[in-house]
Amino acid sequence: MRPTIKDIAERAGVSKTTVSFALNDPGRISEETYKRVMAVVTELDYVPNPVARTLTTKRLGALGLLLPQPITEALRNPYVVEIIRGIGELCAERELSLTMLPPMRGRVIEAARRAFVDGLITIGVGPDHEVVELLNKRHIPFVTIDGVDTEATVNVGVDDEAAAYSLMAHVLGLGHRRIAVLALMPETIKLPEERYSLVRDRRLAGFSRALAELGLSLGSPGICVVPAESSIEGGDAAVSAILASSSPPDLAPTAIVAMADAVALGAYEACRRVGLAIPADLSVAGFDDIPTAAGAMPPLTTVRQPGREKGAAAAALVVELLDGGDDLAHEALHRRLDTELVIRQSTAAPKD
Amino acid sequence: MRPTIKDIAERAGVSKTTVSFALNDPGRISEETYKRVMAVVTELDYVPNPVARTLTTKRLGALGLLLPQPITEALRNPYVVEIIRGIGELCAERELSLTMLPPMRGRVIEAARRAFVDGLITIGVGPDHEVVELLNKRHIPFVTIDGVDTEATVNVGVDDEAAAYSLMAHVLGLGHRRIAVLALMPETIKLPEERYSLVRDRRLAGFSRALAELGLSLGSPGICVVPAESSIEGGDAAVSAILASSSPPDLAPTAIVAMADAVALGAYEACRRVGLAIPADLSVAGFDDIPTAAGAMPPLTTVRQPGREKGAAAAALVVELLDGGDDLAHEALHRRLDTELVIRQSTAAPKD
DNA sequence: TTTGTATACTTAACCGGTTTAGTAATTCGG
DNA sequence: CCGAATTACTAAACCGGTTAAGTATACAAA
Repeated sequence: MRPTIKDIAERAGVSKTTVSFALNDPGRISEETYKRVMAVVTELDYVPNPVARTLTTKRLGALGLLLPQPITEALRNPYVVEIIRGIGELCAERELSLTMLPPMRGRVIEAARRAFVDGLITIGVGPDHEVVELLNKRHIPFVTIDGVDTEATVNVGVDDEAAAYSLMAHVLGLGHRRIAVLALMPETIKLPEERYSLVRDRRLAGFSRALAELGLSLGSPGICVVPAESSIEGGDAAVSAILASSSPPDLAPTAIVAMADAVALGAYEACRRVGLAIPADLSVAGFDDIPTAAGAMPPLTTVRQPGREKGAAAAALVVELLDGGDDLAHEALHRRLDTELVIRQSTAAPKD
Repeated sequence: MRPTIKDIAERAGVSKTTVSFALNDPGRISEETYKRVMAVVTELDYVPNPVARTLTTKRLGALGLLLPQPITEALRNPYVVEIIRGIGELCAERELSLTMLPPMRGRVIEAARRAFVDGLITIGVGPDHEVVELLNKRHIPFVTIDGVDTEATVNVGVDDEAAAYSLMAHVLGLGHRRIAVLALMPETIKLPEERYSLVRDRRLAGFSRALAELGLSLGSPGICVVPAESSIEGGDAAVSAILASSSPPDLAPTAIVAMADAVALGAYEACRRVGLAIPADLSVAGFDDIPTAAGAMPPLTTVRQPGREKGAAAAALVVELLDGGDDLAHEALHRRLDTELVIRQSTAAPKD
């Protein structure tokens, strides 16, 4: 059996307290005793049990990331990876580990319940969500990414509505009138009250506003909204379906506007397979500006949002909350980062 | 203050034990008592402290991934992301969370010491590594990925030597004789004994064997080995430096053989910047076959190794060890997955 | 009526550390 | 030489749960 502090104490002929001091605060005991204790520690290969320590110190040295999907699926979206990398920056700075918490028993809240973390970051959880309630009960500080800016929660996000507006305005400005919008999927739909996809709604609102300026709407003929999983595969599948079902073909969309670059790059795959040229035959626009967007062929038109910074900002806020920043001002607790429309070569005026 | 089980017990007029039963094994108490206890639980917003529970149950419900670099850097390599996704498959299946453990205080072992996990997966740690010793002391089952197949450790990997040989043989077969090898960097180099990069050595051995068949070696004129960070940026920087320092230019390499696809794609960037065409002016080969390798322009020649499967296999082994599989056969504990040379369009015969 | 056996609950020990409060011995100031 | 302060250490409480062992009551069987 693995040795405990008690074993060390007995063998060294001292109390548990003395062993604890030797390990954590050697200045409090004599040089001689210290050496004796440490000799036994080495002899028995003693390593303190971090869980037991936590019970009293109440610090785990870990941040958590609550995911709305299984890890495998979530990481399929490079944008999520960017967010994690941002959180990673703070982990390095503060010597923390990062725990990814996928839904358990199909529920996000179940993961939150079991989380061994000092603080949490959530993606896309609304302020009225049951998870918020639970975390407050557990007294675990948390920050939402892409949530909602209310008094109730600390949030980091962007102006999704405005960003979406600018993207759609660009596409409409090129002359497109038959457009397929590839929308984010509500990731976890086990229970109706788990309402993710605030982001989805806000971006749809932005698209609508741009369309409205031309007297159009998301329901107009030629305009359609199709859900797609946030991955290359998801985009590929959705666009393949759209192209296959467009009959007659001259009523097919002339532009694809995706809510994630990964989905847009999936559209590239679908086009390649059926021999459509981008942007000559079909314009494609994305959202996020993931690292591979600029290097794609053709380079992808998209809205840049700073994924790493989002993650880093959220983690920084969690750490601030942990450091006792209960009295932080509202504006210090709500960060809205900038977005930028990046026009590259995947969008052009329609042929006809 | 957050309520504890004691508070619930007092308020409900029962013992702590009864509360514990109500929460974990309701069948053991009467319907009536159960309701009374749960009413108080709801009233006081009680959520059990998972850390305290762990002290006796000894199950955290978490796997750990020991990273040789900070999270931010590690995730820059899509291949690492694939491995994580593989681990994620098992996490979903077994309802586990996944903790990423970057080095702490510059040392991997320090992260291993503090890890709150049931089992660990390490990347690239050798069997003689101090981390191995520590984990044995802590009685934490662990599996290495890309480590070494010895009795001492449970490992999942591929035949790196053979894979590297086939890749180099392909490049040499096309006629290339001036080749730059972009090698993995020893990730953590705080201490000399933290010897990562077993993979690097084995792949170099494979390259050497292929070269030796033509009477060449890694030290021959025209052949050079340059370290590059495992990321697009790292590959870009390394290749830019190589191209800039090749004077006269007609002694520049005609082929780049990278040990990671991310690095090879970085070479694409460098070539694009200086106007070199791939493969006309320069052949580029990678290693891993990350998801974007096939979609790159031109599609990347590489050696496929199954990243997701590696992660999934490692996680499956950890879980088996956790389930008490101490008596598993050696072959059951060492998995060697297949690789495959994938020839695409980024390699061709040299011009001259 | 006695014995045996569920049932429903409690007491107390335990997990493995940290920390508070306290004791004994030594040093120091006046 | 006495009281105060310091040093070195320990006993016991504590963190917040789980669980083995034990008790009291009700009910069934002998």
